[in-house]
Amino acid sequence: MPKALPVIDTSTPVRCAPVAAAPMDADAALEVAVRLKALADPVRVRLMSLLLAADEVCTCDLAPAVGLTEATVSHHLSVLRRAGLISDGERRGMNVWYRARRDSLGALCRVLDPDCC
Amino acid sequence: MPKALPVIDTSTPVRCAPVAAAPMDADAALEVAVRLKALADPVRVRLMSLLLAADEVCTCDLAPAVGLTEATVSHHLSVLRRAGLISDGERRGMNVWYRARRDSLGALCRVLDPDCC
DNA sequence: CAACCCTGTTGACATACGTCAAAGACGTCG
DNA sequence: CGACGTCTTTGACGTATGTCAACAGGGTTG
Repeated sequence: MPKALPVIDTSTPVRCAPVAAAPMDADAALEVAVRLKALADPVRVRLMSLLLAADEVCTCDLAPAVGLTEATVSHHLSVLRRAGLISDGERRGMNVWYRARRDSLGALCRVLDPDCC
Repeated sequence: MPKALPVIDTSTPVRCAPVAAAPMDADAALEVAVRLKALADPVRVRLMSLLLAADEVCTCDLAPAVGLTEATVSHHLSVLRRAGLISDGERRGMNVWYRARRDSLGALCRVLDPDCC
């Protein structure tokens, strides 16, 4: 059975030795994998891209941009949020605004990168 | 229904504009997502780590290292191979040897990194 | 050749995942 | 207040995924 990836704390960017440095223990691998899994979907990659490029976007703009229901987009956003890759939605007026957490994505890249570091 | 991620060519490292540069189109996002999905599992992260750290490893050493059946490890290796993240197994003697493709992983990181570039 | 290791593949099973429709929760505007 | 607009949650669905047991190939070694 597909391991039910345990819920772990992702409020802070991943912080562990680079993957290429030494064989990773199970805990560190889990830290990396849960964040990767949050990104491992074409829709969520596009959402991240939209958020990174525009700094702040609301759901009503994201849904048409990826051609999906707002309900589905909301679901994807919650996955990204639980992984710490985007901020909590901030309600202003009638819309909810999201922004990417560059530091979290950057930290993930640094752990993965076999060259840098 | 979970989109049946189409089979795409992953024989060469991902080559597209960084995620943070501009809103990504669906094709580019797919290129990134299929590679991420291949990595988005704790076991596969550990396998990559083992391969990166040791340069060349055979299945018989990987299985006990992650505490799983060799059949399961073989399955995970085929996922990584199809994503272009590790080389085809090379048979020498009784063992099959694998090695990580640093260039593929590096290219993926460069596309994801919001800082670098 | 025969018995034996190291692998990869197939089948089966339980679970997780992506999607939408429908309904609920807030906030706005008449 | 009441009708509407924007999001999120819930429920349901089909599909994909991770795991192992069992079998099939190919080298090795007797």
